[in-house]
Amino acid sequence: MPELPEVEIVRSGLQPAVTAARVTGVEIFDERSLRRHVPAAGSFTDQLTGRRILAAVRRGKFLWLPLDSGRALVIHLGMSGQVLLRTPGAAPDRMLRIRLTLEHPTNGELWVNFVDQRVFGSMAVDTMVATSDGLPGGYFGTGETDAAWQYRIPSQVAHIARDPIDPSFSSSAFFRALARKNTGIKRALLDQNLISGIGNIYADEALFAARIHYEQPAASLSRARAATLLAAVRTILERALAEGGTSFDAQYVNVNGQSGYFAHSLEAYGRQGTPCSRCGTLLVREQFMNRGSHFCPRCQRLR
DNA sequence: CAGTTAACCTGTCAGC
DNA sequence: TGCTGACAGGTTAACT
Repeated sequence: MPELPEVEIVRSGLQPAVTAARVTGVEIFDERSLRRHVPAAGSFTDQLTGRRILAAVRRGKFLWLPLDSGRALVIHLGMSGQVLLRTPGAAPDRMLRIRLTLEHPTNGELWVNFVDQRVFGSMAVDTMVATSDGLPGGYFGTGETDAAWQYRIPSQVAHIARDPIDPSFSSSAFFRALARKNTGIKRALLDQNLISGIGNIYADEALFAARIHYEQPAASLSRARAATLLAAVRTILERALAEGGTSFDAQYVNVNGQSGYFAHSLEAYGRQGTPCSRCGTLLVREQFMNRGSHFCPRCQRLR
């Protein structure tokens, strides 16, 4: 469930279930799902077993669970990852790659199933480093203490930019970065080092809402047009979040296996051949960066 | 150095 | 009913 709204749905579902729980078991069914684990400091199983989980944090599409060891369990869903909470003894999920058994002080035992069809996602235990700006590393919901983990970030996530719904996101820094980019605006929106959390669906939706062609040079956008685009990005991400994310099929679900409803609200993505909701022109799909770009050839002109 | 492409994977679906 | 090819929501290493 890969873009920001879908990952946040997973984070918010995980938070009450895993916070304060202890890891009592680790089962690895497919080693490829540990691709991002850094084995130098110990095996994945050894790093997790017996550790207590302190919170559930997210930046962009990256999720991590800070541990009482000072490290964190980093989760990335890739293109097809799911995190499903199950009652111990439940029938195994299809394409189950990793299972954690947790013991929660009040809720008892729980299975956390990491399911991933394409195996582009991963789980990893990583060291934490201080955030470069001294601000919180990511979004962790309510229940703020002033714990050390808040101001730290897994080392493999440190290069990821803040996302546009992070209160510490700097709009002016983003506009300045765009002005320096010698590439098309969609490529820039998808660059997680510039702004994080946006993927192919929400990039197309935001560009449609802001009436900008995906190949418009990033540096050519006026400050006003860039501000319009950023506002569109935020509006769309927040609406998608409120509707439980985008699901076309059972692939993209929350921790309880339920789908979101935002697919009904998509104006551009996957709508090639259907009329633009503003002008009636038929929407177009073009190949770009090995994926589809969906847009209105009339509303979104290159200029 | 920055920008762009190829590779990593499995499953589903349309067309023959 | 198979078989084949296109396609799928991401990231990063290795190109140019």
